[in-house]
Amino acid sequence: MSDLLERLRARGWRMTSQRRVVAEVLAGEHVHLTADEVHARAVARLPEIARATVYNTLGELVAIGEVVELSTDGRAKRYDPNAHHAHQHLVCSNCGLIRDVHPTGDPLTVLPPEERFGFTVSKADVTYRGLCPACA
Amino acid sequence: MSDLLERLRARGWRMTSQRRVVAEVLAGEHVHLTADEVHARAVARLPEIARATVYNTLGELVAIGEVVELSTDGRAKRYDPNAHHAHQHLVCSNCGLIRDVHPTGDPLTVLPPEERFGFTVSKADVTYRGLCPACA
DNA sequence: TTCTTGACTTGGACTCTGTCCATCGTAGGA
DNA sequence: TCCTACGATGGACAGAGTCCAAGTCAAGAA
Repeated sequence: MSDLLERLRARGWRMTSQRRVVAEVLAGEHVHLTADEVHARAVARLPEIARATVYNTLGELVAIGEVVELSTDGRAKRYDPNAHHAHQHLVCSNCGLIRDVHPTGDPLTVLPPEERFGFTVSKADVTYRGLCPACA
Repeated sequence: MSDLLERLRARGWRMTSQRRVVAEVLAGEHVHLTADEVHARAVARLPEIARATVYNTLGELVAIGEVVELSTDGRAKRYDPNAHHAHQHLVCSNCGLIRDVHPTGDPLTVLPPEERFGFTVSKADVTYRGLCPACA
């Protein structure tokens, strides 16, 4: 976690208390929080932090590749701090629980050239869906 | 397209002019429209149709499996009438263009049992991302 | 054909998520 | 310590979608 703070400092980020708190919230637990959840946890540590600041910081973290943005349900985007290990997501269709998973092989290889329609394909996001043990 | 209307009638749907128009808009072109785009096209045929009715009808079509809902960008959901042939989506990261694609093999098989965490996994949604020929 | 009724539609208010912007505050270099 | 440009603030705004009370009408019954 201070890892992340180090990397941000190395990138020339001005280290404000707000940015520190957002980075700490994300680094603290490997779950997939919405922006509002990040804000709620941040407020617990720094009551005056504004919603817009959380959105700005999350957007910047995504832009530099420290955090991955995912929208598994078309509602609020979620932020995944586990950006340095390629993985996909397994989502419970009932309760929304999300787990990081690691399929075998590279999902890009199964898309043959004639199915790429001239696109330069750079990545594949896979969302596995089903029921978690508690909902099944 | 009258195919779809037949199937809806067979399911006991009350065939109102609104539902007919929404079904026709979707069946008419194999693109991926947002709810608002469906509404705009529906209004062209039936000026009084309400936005809520379009949302209701789309939701019902999704629920019975006649239409697939996709959210490729975390913004408006899109509706894909091509629900009877399994496929995935290829999205341009720049302009948002979406194409239906058919990868080889079944994406579910690459998720080993020990990576399923007790979930009953029923499907995999794959979004390939890259640049389309026009944006590359 | 007309009647009846409950399913469907309407439209406006509301919620949720996210963005914008003018103003204020402060981190960090000189 | 002082400066100043970068970042934070908070309130207004926008886009997407949901909700609900009241009105309408498709389709079966008579």
